[in-house]
Amino acid sequence: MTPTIKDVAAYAGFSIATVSRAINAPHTVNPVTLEKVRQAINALGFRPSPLGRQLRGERTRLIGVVLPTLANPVFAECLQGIDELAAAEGYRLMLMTTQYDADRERHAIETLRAQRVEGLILTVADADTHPLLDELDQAGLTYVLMHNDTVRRPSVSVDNRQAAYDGVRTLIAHGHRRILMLAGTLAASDRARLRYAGYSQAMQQAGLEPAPALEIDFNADELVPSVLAHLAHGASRPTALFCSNDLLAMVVMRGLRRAQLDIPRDMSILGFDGLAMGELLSPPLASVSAPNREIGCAAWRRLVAYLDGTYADASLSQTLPHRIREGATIAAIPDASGGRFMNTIRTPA
Amino acid sequence: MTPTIKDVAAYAGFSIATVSRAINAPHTVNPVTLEKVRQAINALGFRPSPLGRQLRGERTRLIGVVLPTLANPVFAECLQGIDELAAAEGYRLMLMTTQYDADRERHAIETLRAQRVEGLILTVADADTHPLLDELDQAGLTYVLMHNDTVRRPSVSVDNRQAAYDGVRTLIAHGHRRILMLAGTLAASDRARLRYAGYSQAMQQAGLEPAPALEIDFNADELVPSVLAHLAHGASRPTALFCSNDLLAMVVMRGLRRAQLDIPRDMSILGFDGLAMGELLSPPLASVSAPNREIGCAAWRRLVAYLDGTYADASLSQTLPHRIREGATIAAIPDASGGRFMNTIRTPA
DNA sequence: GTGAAAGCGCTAACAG
DNA sequence: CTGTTAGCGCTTTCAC
Repeated sequence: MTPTIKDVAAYAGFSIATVSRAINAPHTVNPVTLEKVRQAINALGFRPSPLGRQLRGERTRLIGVVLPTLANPVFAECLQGIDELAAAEGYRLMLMTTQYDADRERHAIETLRAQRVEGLILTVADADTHPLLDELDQAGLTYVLMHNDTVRRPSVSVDNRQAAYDGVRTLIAHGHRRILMLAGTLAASDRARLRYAGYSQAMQQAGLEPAPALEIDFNADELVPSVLAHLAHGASRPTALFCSNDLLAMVVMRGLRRAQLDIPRDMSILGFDGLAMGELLSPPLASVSAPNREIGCAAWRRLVAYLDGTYADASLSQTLPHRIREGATIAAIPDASGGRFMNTIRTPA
Repeated sequence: MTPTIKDVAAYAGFSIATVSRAINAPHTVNPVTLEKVRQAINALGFRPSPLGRQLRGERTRLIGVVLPTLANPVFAECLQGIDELAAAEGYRLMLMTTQYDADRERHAIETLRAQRVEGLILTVADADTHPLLDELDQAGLTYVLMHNDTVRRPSVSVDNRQAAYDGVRTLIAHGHRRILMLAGTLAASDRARLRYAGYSQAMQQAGLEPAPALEIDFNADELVPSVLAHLAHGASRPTALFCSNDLLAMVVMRGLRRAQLDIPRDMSILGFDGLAMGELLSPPLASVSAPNREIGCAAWRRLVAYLDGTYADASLSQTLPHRIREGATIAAIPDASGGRFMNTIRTPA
């Protein structure tokens, strides 16, 4: 069906070796022969099969990408960055998603290894305690983590703790005192835990009491009543919510609105991720912004550098700068001690 | 480095043929032998290389996916659906994006063919006039189009013309008369053209004058002043905008808001795609909703049915139901002829 | 129940 | 400059 090098050789009247050379080292073959071979290739629509090459121990130029989900644009943005560079450099990508499930992570990695990928770019639920990654280390398979924020393994991410700290400082600078952090499942994500640590640190440093993170099921269509009650009622209800990611922030915003709360008048919201989409909201979502696409690109560059043996830097974890994207979801709270707004605390650059 | 079947054979003390059988037809080998081979496999961490199998003419179980971009969640949602089924059925996915660029479409398809994918799922800019697809037909490579709405090739999509028609009818039913359609580049997308046709039809049928579609550069951060002027000023300014996709609708909403227009009071908005994200907006975006994830799933099922030869239905194009997702971005316009609202026109189910 | 050997598409010595 | 040949990892007759 698909023509092979043999077909081309027969058609052109040369040996398969000559055809191979015509493809891989054109200058070593007689121009006339070359031309005939080329015509044969065109006539038959021949494309050399990577399988043959790969089997010969050539490089597969195949990279595996393992992501939790594409439903969260964070990962779609990363993948976009990776794909762009991969295509330009002649690599192919094999994609698998895991839905944050450890079994599927294992399965994905095994499948990809079996396929003989040269390297792996992945985001796992929890990088530090992941036996699979140790296996990769042992097996000598090159990989780079994305978003997983760990110093123990090759990784590219923002400094989640510091970024969360900066974000919460911004809320405090706007006069907020009762700030609550919302998260998916803390236990399931190393990032969420670091973000909580940053939140706690910022609170304590301002002489405030960090509250336990409120865990939200964020696939649910509605905020559960108990959560809503927690957010909306009582004299000690929070004035600001720090959400561990933008998608969660959007769901929460909708829930609050359905409960007739105005954002930011009744509640300020700060997200995390910096999704482009957030800026299209009304009011535009304030967010601790990570350069998602760039994280994907950086992970790619590092992986390739590893593969080519040109990676100079010895440090495992690479931290990309975050920024605080201000947005109208944060209101300033009048200072209790006077009429002024508390804008005096400066946030770090 | 990676152990091969030879290593296993040597370790277990049998021939490679026996190892192969132990893996592929366990019942044909002596239980004791089987056990020894299994231990060898575990001890060495052996995973059979798909390359060897594939080279033998076995199936590659590789499917190529070609998408314009992942920046638009429409495609991320489709891919999510595909990936889910593919993983469950033991196929691997090779992903390439094209940014709606014909050269990149060509390159993607060639790369994937060279890799010996068994089939292709793709969304191209324009399905009817695409020479590459004819080549696929000729070459006998199985493929299914997603979102491309054509009767000439295997495809899964909504009925774009009808869906747009239904959407615009809804606007009309709310009393709108001056309705403008906004699109990216009409010339670049078969879908956009069909949606325009649906718009025109609905307008004409209501005795209204369809306006030429207004083409918007939707990567631009701002709406250009001339567009804004067109939308915002004059007695004959539109009261409603039908946007050819949700992302465009969101950008337009932001632009209008920056120009101090209120949605939906000053302008009603109807999108197309039914992105989940749109419901999180404020006001929630009304949209002609396509079952994106399901489109991906349906395309997958069809591709597999083709490959297995179990595809019964002779029809090429498969149409999935759309629905009109009502949302607060559409305001009712008082009927000019009286004080009542024009809600009497019923939209089809 | 097991092994030897051929061959899938290709590249890389090695001859001629 | 070109052809012959071996071998990459695997499955699959065909013998034993």
